[in-house]
Amino acid sequence: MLSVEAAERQGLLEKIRGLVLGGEFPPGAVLPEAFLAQEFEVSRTPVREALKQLQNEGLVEIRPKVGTFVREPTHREIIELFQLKESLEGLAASLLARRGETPELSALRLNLEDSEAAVLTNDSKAYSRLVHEFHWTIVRGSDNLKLAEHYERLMNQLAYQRLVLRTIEHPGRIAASTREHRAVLEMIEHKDPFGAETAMRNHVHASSREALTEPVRSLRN
Amino acid sequence: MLSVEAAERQGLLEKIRGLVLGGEFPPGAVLPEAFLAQEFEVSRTPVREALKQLQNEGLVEIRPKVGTFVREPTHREIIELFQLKESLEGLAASLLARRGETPELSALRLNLEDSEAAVLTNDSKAYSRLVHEFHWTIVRGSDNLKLAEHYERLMNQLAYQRLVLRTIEHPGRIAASTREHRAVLEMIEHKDPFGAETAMRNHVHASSREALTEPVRSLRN
DNA sequence: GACGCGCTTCTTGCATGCAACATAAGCTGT
DNA sequence: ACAGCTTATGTTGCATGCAAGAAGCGCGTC
Repeated sequence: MLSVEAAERQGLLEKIRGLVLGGEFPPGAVLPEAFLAQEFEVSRTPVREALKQLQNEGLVEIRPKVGTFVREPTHREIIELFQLKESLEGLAASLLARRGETPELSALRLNLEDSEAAVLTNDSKAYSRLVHEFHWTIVRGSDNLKLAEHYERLMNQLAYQRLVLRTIEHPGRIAASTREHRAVLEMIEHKDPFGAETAMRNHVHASSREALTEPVRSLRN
Repeated sequence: MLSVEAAERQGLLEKIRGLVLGGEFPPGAVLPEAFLAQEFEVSRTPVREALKQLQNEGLVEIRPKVGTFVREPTHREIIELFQLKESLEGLAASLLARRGETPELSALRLNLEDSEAAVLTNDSKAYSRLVHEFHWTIVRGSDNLKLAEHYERLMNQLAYQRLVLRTIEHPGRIAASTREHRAVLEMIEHKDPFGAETAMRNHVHASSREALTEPVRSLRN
């Protein structure tokens, strides 16, 4: 086995996760080990290990002796995960507000300027990216690595990328969202942990409501 | 291979996790795959899968081509995890307060009575169990399975059982802790989500401070 | 005596083979 | 035609073999 492949194999879990989150396999579809092994030019063993991890993350379901299936979160699970998201991001905003001037703060200021520009030009593609960046900047700015880890896991479980696209389209939502972002940033700048947490939770709650207004595609789970 | 062993193998991950959390292997010690395989009468393959999961959970560290080591959370990580604990349990209390009369509520009332009895008789063994039960009852009572999952993962990362024993011994702490439990329960009974969340967070925060007053055993990480 | 180099040994990482099981198709008898 | 059973196939689950790398030990040299 060539060493270049060994380096690639390091990210096998991420690759397969990307396949699932990217929607390459529709929810409910099977993920045969043999196929993935051939696809990534490794044997079934490392593929199996990766799939077990994905099952642990809740992205796939392994039915013993039957096969591995892409799992879509149920409507209930989405609601539950949004509640968690609200809590974790609130904590992140609170922690960030307690810190002094950090690199993340200026990143947030820049982000808001770009976001408002994107609103004016109706560039929803850029806006989507900026929103994602805004939230992650706050999480990283909390300076709490374990929080970031749990947050990442949570977002993977939500298959968030599949969801946000819809909410962006809601008319008026992006303007409101930007206002909420500004409110959060102001509270952080004022070093008001409680205010920042509250503003963040309000924002996440509002955006969750938006994401949940349209029904989830398939609810067979 | 006998079928009875197949049934046992189902819980192989839990068994190995129990070994680590139970302190059978001191932090920093190696966990040779071959030994575990022989110990549980399986081959190295399923052991490897379990160890990878444990690494994902943060309980062990797999150094490639070297070995698997029991990982002890750093002091910083413990602080970070307690911040998360505070947030998640606050959310749980808030959600439980929003629900009506639930089986969990009466369980909590019973728990408090037993706890107060344990305080009077200085039965710290029983008290420790009751505290654990109190917190888990609230988390389960939140009726949010994803929250419970993340909470369990968090508690495993904290290796909580190793920690609590110390704080119990602090004079006066168990009385204060019981008072805080009562405050939380009252807020839940009054269906006051915000009050319940605040009371819970205060309680977790206080207990965290207690757990962190004594230095962590080995800080080699 | 101390330092550096090579080798031995122990560990993991992966590939592969085989067995077990679930599912579904086909077949037979009624 | 239909129900029940048998068989065929595809999948996973695990055991094992082999190779590659890392750490420690000993030996030789300075």
